[in-house]
Amino acid sequence: MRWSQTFIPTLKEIPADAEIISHQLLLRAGLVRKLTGGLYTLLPLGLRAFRKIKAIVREEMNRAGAVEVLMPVLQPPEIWHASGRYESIGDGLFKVKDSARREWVLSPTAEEVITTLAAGEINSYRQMPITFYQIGVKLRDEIRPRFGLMRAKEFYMKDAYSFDTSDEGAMASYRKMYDAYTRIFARCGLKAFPVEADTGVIGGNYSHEFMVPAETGENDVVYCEACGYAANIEKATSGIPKTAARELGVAVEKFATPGVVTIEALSKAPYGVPANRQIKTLVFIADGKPLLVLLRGDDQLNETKLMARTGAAQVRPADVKNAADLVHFTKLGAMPGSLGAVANVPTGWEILADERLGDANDMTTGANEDGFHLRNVSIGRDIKVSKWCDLRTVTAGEPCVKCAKPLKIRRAIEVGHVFKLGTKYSEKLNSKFIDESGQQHPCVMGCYGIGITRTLQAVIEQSNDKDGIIWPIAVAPYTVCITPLSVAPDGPIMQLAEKIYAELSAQGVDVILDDRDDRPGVKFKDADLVGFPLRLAIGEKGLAKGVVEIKPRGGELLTLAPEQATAKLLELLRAV
RNA sequence: CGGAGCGUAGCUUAGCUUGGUAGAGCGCUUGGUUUGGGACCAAGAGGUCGCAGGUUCAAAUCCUGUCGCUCCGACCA
Repeated sequence: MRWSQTFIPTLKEIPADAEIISHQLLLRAGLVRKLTGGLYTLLPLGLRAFRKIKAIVREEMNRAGAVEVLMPVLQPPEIWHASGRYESIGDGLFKVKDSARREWVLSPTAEEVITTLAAGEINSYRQMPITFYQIGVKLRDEIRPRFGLMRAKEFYMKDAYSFDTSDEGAMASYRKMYDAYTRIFARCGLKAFPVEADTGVIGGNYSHEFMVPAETGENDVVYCEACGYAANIEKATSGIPKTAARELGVAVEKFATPGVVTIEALSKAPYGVPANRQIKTLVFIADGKPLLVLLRGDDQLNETKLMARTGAAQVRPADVKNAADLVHFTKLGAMPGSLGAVANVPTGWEILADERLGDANDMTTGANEDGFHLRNVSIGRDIKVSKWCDLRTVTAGEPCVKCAKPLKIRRAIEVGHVFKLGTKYSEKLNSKFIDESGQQHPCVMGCYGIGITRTLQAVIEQSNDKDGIIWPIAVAPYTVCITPLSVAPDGPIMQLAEKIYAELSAQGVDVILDDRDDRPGVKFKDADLVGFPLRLAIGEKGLAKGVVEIKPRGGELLTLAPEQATAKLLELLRAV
């Protein structure tokens, strides 16, 4: 491709509405342009990188034995009602109406469609295992689109769905996808690593996310350098010890704490109750029902865990400013800051306690009476806990669950997610098969996603310097940029450039010839900004000495005879 | 939806506090000089100051509303 024949609108200045480096470079290097929030046009260079990532994904999916299909984006709401996700995803689903006022759902993912397909087509154990995949556009009414392609309303995803006859089979299918993902990200030049993950609204019971470490990521990953344990903070647990049991104190005693409504205030004089001897009591509303959550004073609730433990579709903290919620506090007898679970808990309310409170005694908690707390509280004796579970958020430095070494936490971008779904969708959408003995069972499913457009941006986020993008060869829009410093068509410089351009093109190299009649500085700056892995500069001065220059992006310049250039470039491309 | 900020030329922005004829840099057009890391000189085009309403003799500037964008939080590939 000749530079002048394509469209590469580079920007000298940083666009005002781009905050993170990859978003800035996406715009500055002329890869994308924004239509409006969360919606982008891929320009020629962006499209080329996008296609290369897609090609890698497709190759690895095929290698893993998955079968490519293409499902409709416009989907009937009935199947979404059937799976229950019409309600559980709620406002995240884009809906449109046709001219007959009939409603349709714009696909955010395709479990419902693929399961419907399987329900009709897969009837026998002989047809499994099978994994379908597609690469296509997805639409989500994101609450807040941001960071360019990272979180867009419309984005491209590779989604795959496996169907098996048994749990073991499903595990094997899962493993295949997991391994394929590892290869895909490695081939894209991306340092991504798998972490244990929560399953969210998609459901299921076993899941890993593939994370790209980056400060601008939207996830916190808890990991252990010693043993390799890694989990999304929403899921992570640690080996932190339970609260030390003390000698059981005398009976519960109420004491006045006027104006004290925080853990911190109670920990100070004149009360001096350390946070780790306090019980924090929170009121949550799970699918409309109030419940109490108990944590140690120095721990933070992990709402994702709470959601998973309650099994509710919606969990939110009760809000005193909300009249409907205020009733719950009135029933308890106190406002936040004086809440407890010892007395006056309305019948029917569940009390979920974090495991770290274990056999805790000699604790202090709210009295359910404004301005009063209770001391000498023993969980086992004084509180009717309905469910013990892990609800706290892990913090850095806690001992690893597996090896007890200190845990670390870092930010990361989620580029892929694999789930073992089980039979949640196959049961609801009637995807069943007959086994060897003539028995009918629901298919055992898995689902697997890679954000293609997000992966594209993650590569940039992970690979750049002050001058621009540094593309890995495998996903670079063009791998070689030939930069003639004079473009006079009959001159020796351009003639040599054309010759090498033709030779590389004949070898199938994605080469771009910067035939613009611009000053060298402009061409070099643009080439660095876009980040072509290899740049071949041909100039008068060099030619006079019988040399041309190859400059790997982010590497050392090398000079060589013009006739060696093509071979050397091919060699460098192969080396990586 | 809650919190914060911003909307002035294609892009980056000054001007707004304290109302008085809208300014710069980049980019673009033309001519000239340049030509190994975002050149220089000269001339030029380009603006409903997001939109609507209000206050005022007078509004980019003050007030109200509204729309959009960016950031923090809840959602996720």
